[in-house]
Amino acid sequence: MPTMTAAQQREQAKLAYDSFLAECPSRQLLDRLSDKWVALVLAALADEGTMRYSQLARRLAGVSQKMLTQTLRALERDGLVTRTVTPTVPVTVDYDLTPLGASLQVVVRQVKVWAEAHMDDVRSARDAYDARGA
Amino acid sequence: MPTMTAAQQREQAKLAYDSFLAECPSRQLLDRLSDKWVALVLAALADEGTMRYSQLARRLAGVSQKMLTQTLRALERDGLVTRTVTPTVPVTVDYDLTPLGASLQVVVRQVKVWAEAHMDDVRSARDAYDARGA
DNA sequence: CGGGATCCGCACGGATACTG
DNA sequence: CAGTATCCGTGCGGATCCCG
Repeated sequence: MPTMTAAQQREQAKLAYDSFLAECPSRQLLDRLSDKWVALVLAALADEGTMRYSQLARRLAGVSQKMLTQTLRALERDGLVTRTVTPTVPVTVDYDLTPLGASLQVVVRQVKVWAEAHMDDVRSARDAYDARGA
Repeated sequence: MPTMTAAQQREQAKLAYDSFLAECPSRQLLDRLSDKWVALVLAALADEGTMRYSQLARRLAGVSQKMLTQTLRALERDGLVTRTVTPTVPVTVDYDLTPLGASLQVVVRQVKVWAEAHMDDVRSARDAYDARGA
């Protein structure tokens, strides 16, 4: 199976020079937060509480169902959200933050707070930089 | 310069369907932090203080010079780091955190702290999830 | 309604070569 | 030493179709 072989080779190569990076647990968490939608899902659930799949899709307008599902699966796997299936006539699925997810959301929210507080500074720095470059 | 045109086109396109998202300043900041290397550069500069290009390249071992340069340019543009060129025999370039960059780093570090504190929980949740799936 | 499976474009990022 | 320019593979993410 050449497909697996190629994938395995990549992982092997990664492990070779990433050994010291892999040791750091924060690295994996940062990668997880890099998933663009993770922070938004966390924020949405923190604001609204329990939400259904379609509610999340609407709240994060712009996300594809593939990405939303993928994000929710990852969060569920990491124990940050719960997924509750209720076998009603059309299936109902509720998502909610776990205590662990809630605690992470508090930290992530601090980043949001920083952004809202300093975005003007960043914006003016950006303008100044662009002015010099032109 | 077609390079700039391409970049501008992307921003234009984004603004078209992201209008309501673009309103939120935290969105742009989150995207910036998604750049995988941003947090690492911030952390490195916070730990070591002033660093030269080659020092950063070694500290973040695994990053390509393309990504490192790109990341540093973005951080400089946003006023988070300073770039100082000293015209010695071989050119010397020093990078350092601005007060703004330092304040952001404090927040980002909290995420790192959370990760180190809860990574065990995440890991066990992950194992449990995988065990169910198998 | 809440997804899984599949196809596919293209932009993201690595490798290489060259410059001041 | 500290980049810039170029080429190129691939994996991320959107679109579409289908299922329970």
